[in-house]
Amino acid sequence: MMRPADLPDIRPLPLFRAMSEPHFRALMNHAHAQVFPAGLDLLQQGDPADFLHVLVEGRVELFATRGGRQTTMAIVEPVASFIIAACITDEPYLMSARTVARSRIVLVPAQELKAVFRQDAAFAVSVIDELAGSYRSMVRHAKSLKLRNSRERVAACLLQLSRQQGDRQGFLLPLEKRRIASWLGMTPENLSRALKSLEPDGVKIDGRRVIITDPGRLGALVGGDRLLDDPCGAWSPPAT
Amino acid sequence: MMRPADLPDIRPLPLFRAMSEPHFRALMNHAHAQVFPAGLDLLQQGDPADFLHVLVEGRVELFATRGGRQTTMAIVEPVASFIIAACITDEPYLMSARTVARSRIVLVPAQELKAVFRQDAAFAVSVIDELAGSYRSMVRHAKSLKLRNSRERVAACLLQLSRQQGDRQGFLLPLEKRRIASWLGMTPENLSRALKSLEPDGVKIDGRRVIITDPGRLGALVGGDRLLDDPCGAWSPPAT
DNA sequence: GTGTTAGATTGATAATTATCAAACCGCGAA
DNA sequence: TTCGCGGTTTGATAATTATCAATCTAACAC
Repeated sequence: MMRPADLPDIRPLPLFRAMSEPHFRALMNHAHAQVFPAGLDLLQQGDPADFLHVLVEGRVELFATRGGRQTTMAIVEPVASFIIAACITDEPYLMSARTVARSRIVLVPAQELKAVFRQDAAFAVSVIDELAGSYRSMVRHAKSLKLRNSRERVAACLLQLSRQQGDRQGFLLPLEKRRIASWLGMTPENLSRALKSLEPDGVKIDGRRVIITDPGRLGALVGGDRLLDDPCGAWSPPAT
Repeated sequence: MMRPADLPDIRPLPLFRAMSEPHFRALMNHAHAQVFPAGLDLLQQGDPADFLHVLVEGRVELFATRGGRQTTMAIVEPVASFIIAACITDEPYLMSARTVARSRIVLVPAQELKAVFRQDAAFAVSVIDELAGSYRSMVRHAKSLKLRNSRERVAACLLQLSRQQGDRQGFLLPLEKRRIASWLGMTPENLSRALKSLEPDGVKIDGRRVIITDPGRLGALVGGDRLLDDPCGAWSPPAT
């Protein structure tokens, strides 16, 4: 079920690298990898949490819905696990997931996961670290939503994408704007206008291409610090 | 430093009850309890995370600030721990904390905490459960902010407070309205108007007293499910 | 009792954000 | 190449939410 070729991709993950080899093998014995095309629904909020998902290749969007509305809660990039919190609490997923690009995903049965971290102390510590990091990401997301207006959120997002790509001044948006808008908690129209309104503050937009013309000025506007913006990534990480 | 009388209050906490007695003792050896008056700042976002806090008595508000603005991120009620995620990641607190009422708090050094869960597997599992629950609470909070308007958030909050007190139709708001407003991500003025606008939908407000006159109608408005509203409490739990 | 004060409410207004409809653009399929 | 289509942009407008200032109220000290 599980291609041995996938193992080397997964092993170095922070979540798995500290655990013992036998335990890793035991866990992966019950896992299976699968390739999904872009745009496929992987799981739905409310479903029982049966599998920890590990994204090896591709890109996945976690989103939440209510009534007709929908909002993206996180973008998962390889290699990372997602949906771990639901597996642990044995409660239904709080978010849905779909592929944004063709993706290879390893599915680890939640029961095995729980059994193994009870036996392997190093793995338990890794799970703790993973969850603590995820929690803090979600706190940052909520803080940003509550303390910044949409224009500031957009500016912060651009700055972070730039940093993520090694402080390059010019880069391509890695996602459709409508998804970025949803992640930032605004409509596409609002994002579009916000982007234009930021031009005097040091950004140049041309389709998907972004050029930060004045990082200092943009940074001042954002008033960002590491208590609001994750130094490691623009979109909140993994977990539930 | 630590009053022995406090131990029985803390021991039954989900976080501590599974750990071995010797480990519990070891942990508490390094802990100390303290009583703080209402309105006192306990810690500030950005501070190094030195202590896990356990609220034994009283009430604590976790909040975040940026520039001049400020928003309530969680209300902690006894007996519960808070600020655990920051202790684990060894990074600065993302939130500040202050007492809302006179509070007795046990401070557990982060270093001891980390040392002990590396040794005590049962404790590690408890920490995992705590973090997973906290993460999910924050996801719910963010979902509510992004998928509901302020009126719906208010309605959901009232319904949840009612449920929390055993589905009593009448109850007292356990907090000042301005704090509830901040938790819900709106201004006090907005909350005030939202509360009045909900009267036709089955709520009666008189100062701090709330009477849910038509739970069915209010519930329909909220469109709440357990994927949005925590069955266990109105305000997101603990952690960071 | 009176005065004081912090919080709550109300009204008027402004700022922000969403909605709706139309036009536009880039890109792959035919 | 042209067509079709999803995504984006733009404009007009509406809804939501914030801000500011002025009461109002309840709690409490004196």
